[in-house]
Parts: sequence; C-alpha cells; structure tokens
Amino acid sequence: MSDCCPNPPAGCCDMRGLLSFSILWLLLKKDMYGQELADELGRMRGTKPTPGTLYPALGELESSGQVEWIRKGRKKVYRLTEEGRRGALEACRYFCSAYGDIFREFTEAPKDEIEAQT
Amino acid sequence: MSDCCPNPPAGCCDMRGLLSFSILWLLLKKDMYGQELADELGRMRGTKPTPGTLYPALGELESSGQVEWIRKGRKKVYRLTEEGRRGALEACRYFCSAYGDIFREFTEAPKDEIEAQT
DNA sequence: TTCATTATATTGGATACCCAATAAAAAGAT
DNA sequence: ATCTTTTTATTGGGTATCCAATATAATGAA
Repeated sequence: MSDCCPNPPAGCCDMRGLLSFSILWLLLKKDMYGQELADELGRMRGTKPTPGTLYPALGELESSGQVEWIRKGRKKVYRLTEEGRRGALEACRYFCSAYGDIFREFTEAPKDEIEAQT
Repeated sequence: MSDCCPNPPAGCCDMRGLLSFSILWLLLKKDMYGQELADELGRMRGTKPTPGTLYPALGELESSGQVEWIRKGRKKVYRLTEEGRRGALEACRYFCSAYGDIFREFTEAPKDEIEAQT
C-alpha cells in the first residue's frame, strides 16, 4: 500500500469520487476478484477501500450491467460485460479530455516552477 | 461549452466528484469570479455547474480558508490563500500520482489498440 | 467436525457532489 | 425611481462515495 503514491491531500479537498470509474479502468486491464481490486485501488490511490465501500460499488456496477462474475473457489472473479467495456473506454476518453490538462501542465512544468511554490 | 470535451459518459459511471479540486486547480492559474469559474468548468468538463453546485463549493473553500475574494463591481473575484495554494499543489501531486496511469496508458496506447475495442 | 482463515456482504451514519427552482443583491439603463 | 441584466446565493432533494462495525459464506486444516 502507498508504495507508489502519496497520501490523499489533507485539508484542501477530499478527492472522493471516481471509485466506480477506477474499478472499470482496472477491469479493462485484467479480470479480478474483490480483494484483488481492493489491493490495486489501494496501490493506486494510497487508500484501500473498505468492504463497505467496495462491495456496494461492485453491486451497483453489476446491477447496471457493467460487470459480471464467475465463482472461482471462494472468490468471485469480476469482469467487464460488453457494455461495461464500451462504457469504460468512453469514460476513459472523457476523463482524459476533461482532466488531461492537469496532468500535462503539472507534469510537464519545469520543476522549479512547481517546487518554488510549494 | 463542450467545444473541447466530449459529454460525460452516460451509462457507465457518473464521474461526479473533483469539483473543489477543479476549482483549486483553475485558481492556481488565474484569479476568477464565479461565472468565470463556471464557464471554465463547463469548458473543461463538458457540463457547466449550476449555481446550486458552484456557490456552496466556493463557500466551503472559503470557510476552510482555501480561497478568499475581493469585490469588483458586482463580481466577487476569488483567489487562493497561501494555504489554498499549498493545498492545491499537494492535491495536484496526489491526483497525478493516483490517476496518471490512466492518462498515460490511454493516450500513449497505439490508436488501433483502443479503437479496435470500441 | 471444529476451528481458523479468507472473501464477500450488510448496516448505520457521514460528507461531497449535483441539479432544479427560487431568491436576493448589485449595477446600469431609461 | 423603475426596469432589466448580471451575478451571487439559498432551498430541497437526490446519488455516490466513504468508513467502522458486524455478519455471512466458502475453504482448508487439525
């Protein structure tokens, strides 16, 4: 956990949201079961969702036809449906076009331009 | 509006969130009054926040010491406080480290790798 | 079978986000 | 002063996200 990502910002804004989108994005790359998704989300965001966060989200995605699952032993391996895959790709396009500037401008800015203001 | 950005995805996930963060990011670049912020948010996200969305968010940021404002005629020009600036930069770092992969992998992927799956 | 472990799931409570609709305030025009 | 426009603000209602705590289900081991 948190080995590739700083903690979420404390006082400024809580940065909630994007959980369902993040799940769709992860499933775009690989089928995963719940705990595996939780671990990946923890690695990517710095905080691992609790069961009370993750499973309702998965339930929502399932009942809206975005994901389905098959049991593998005690695990439920989730994967995208056809529709879920389309939706995930559309969401990625939207995300990149809406927030891409932040990545570009923040990562491409000369280091001193950012660090000087910190 | 919506002249640089597709509409938010319909069925897959609603992509709410990040409003306060987006406001902080915009104010990092330029002081702005409410309507100006609303227009910029509309351009970046494809949907312009309604007053009932924007002003409570600005009020929150103000009462938590992130932004302040001065009156200019009938407008209130918002700007970051010192603390707000620090928080905004921290939030940008977090955002990029948490979600940068999505942006990188989706934009750097060969076109056919993405379009073929659409 | 009994126990411990792993994985999934639910409940209760909280906050941020979001809109439609309405209201209020400020400035300029007539 | 009255009217219109612009800008800011509030109210009511809804969903997604989030956690702590608790519960259920499946597996494997002793």
